[in-house]
Amino acid sequence: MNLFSDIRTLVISEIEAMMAVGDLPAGLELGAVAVEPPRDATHGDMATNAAMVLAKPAKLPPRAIAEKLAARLAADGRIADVQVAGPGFLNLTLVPSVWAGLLTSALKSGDAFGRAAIGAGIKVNVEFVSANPTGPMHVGHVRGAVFGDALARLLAFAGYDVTREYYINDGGAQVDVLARSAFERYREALGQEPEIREGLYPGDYLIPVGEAMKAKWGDSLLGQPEEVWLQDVRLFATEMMMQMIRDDLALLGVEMDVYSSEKALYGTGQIEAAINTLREMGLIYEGTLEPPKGKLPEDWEAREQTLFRSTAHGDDVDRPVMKSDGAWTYFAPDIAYHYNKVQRGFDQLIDIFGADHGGYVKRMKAAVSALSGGRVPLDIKLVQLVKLWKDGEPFKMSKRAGTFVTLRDVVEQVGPDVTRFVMLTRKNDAPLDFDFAKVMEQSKDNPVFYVQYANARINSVMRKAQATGIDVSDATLAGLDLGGLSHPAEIAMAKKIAEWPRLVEIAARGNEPHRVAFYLYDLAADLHGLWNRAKDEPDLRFIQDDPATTQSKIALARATGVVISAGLAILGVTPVEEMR
RNA sequence: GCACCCGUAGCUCAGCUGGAUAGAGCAUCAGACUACGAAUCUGAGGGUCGGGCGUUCGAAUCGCUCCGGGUGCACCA
Repeated sequence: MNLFSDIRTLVISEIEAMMAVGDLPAGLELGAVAVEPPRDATHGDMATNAAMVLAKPAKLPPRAIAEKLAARLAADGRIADVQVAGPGFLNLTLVPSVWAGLLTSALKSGDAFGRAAIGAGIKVNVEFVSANPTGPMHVGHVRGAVFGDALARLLAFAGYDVTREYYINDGGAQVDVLARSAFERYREALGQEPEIREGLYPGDYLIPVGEAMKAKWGDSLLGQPEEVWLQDVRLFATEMMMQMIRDDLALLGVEMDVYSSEKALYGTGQIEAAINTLREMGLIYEGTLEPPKGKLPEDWEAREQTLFRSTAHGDDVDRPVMKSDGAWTYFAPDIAYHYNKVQRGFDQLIDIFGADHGGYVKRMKAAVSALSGGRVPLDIKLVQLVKLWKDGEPFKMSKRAGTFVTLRDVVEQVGPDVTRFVMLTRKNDAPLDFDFAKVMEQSKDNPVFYVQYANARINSVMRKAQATGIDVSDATLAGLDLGGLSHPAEIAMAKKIAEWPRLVEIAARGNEPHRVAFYLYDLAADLHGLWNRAKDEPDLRFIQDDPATTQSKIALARATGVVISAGLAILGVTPVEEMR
């Protein structure tokens, strides 16, 4: 139940009626008509800009439209008052029973309250994390993982058919490096001195890989040339790394639906097919790129390459898909992979990249635009860096100094719930400070705690009521007449709850899960405010002498709790019933 | 040099397909516990929304331009 869209439907139908009787010219475009919460509560419960956006196309003064529309709207049973204000706003005040009905609806729906249909079953693929399978996930990956997972949950809640996908970069030179590094650990496991040369991965996490290789191959690979073992070891080590990454993701509560392999694209003709498709469109040619203007790389030399005409789809320069030695560039399998996603029938693609990959956005969009004939939109969300802090000091990470903070370090120290919530307290494209001390703090400075505390208070008061024999089950609360909740502070709480379904739609439309976190903070603030206000105004206390009154007050609290649970579920955070 | 992201209160940040007098937390100051959980709440002060021009009924939001910060820029992923 989305009150705002309900009222918008009413506004639209009245406008259509006005068109039918000639008060407005027929055929007006109504897409821009909005029904929103007013910034200032004294303006009423909802406002619509209908008269203003229609004034120009209708060639009528906005106030004239507003007056006629107001009279029609006022006839609706849900609307108590309509005022024409400012340049032509219509301020609507709803009858109190609307709020009571909204709370009942929330209680009946439970965790499904706010579930939206805007997704309409659209198949959307969310690709995220996609860390190279060469080591454990570090803190830099955490934000992308949390963001992607929360976005996937949000879209599912909004009615999309969501697939979470991880693209394994197991086709490039970095997995050869991994294999060579693992081989040194294998030699180490067999009692030899490992040679971790410059350019190899020195991390301890490869020691178990070496042990496992020993268990699998004994000493049969020892002393053999690389050509003999490289392929097998690469596969073996990559699989162990992916298992480690899956375990890390599981720690965070992230589960992928599909793992796609870059390597699997090679040798199957998929890359060739994708490039040929582009070639048939006239988008592949042999050519020489201009050197970048300004700074000229020292080893620059003009060379002819196979290029993708990405400029035909909005990129700034064309991009090479084949190196001068005839091998594919990294971009070619990426094109094939995205083509694969298009062919699997997704209606929308979303990629989540680290901010340092911002340079690939245009070419990737160009490729998808070309290969889908413009049918499949690709939205790429860039996730900014996380700055670590400890004791008020920037926490510098260095692989060499061994102060390399892994995902596991973070999650084991602060827990998955806190990690996830904190990672979503910023827009994806804003840098984030992550202070180990602060995120553990139990105070209002810490939004995780603040929201959880509100939920704990709700549970506390429900336990208390229950202990005195009052039935506060959802079924009972949902069957009550909540008309008695008439105090302005209670109505205000209900209004905040009424915004939830609308917020879900806005957040889903923009692929912006952080909005959920901010909303929950505001919702918790209203609950805390109501709670403390009850100290001065005992009528506002949730537990009253009269059991029936208590029940309706508890219904308000429970409805708030329902939204907190639903919101936290989108963030992937477990609500707590008690603080300790 | 070019592209992308960012610039909002002293600090950290929200701000809805363009809406009315731009919000929150921290910090500062003044208040609220014989109390459903004070780990909380109420109030006050604090703003050229980086600058300028434009689009229009209306701009923090859209366009252009400049300033400042970050990231990336053939043959690596």
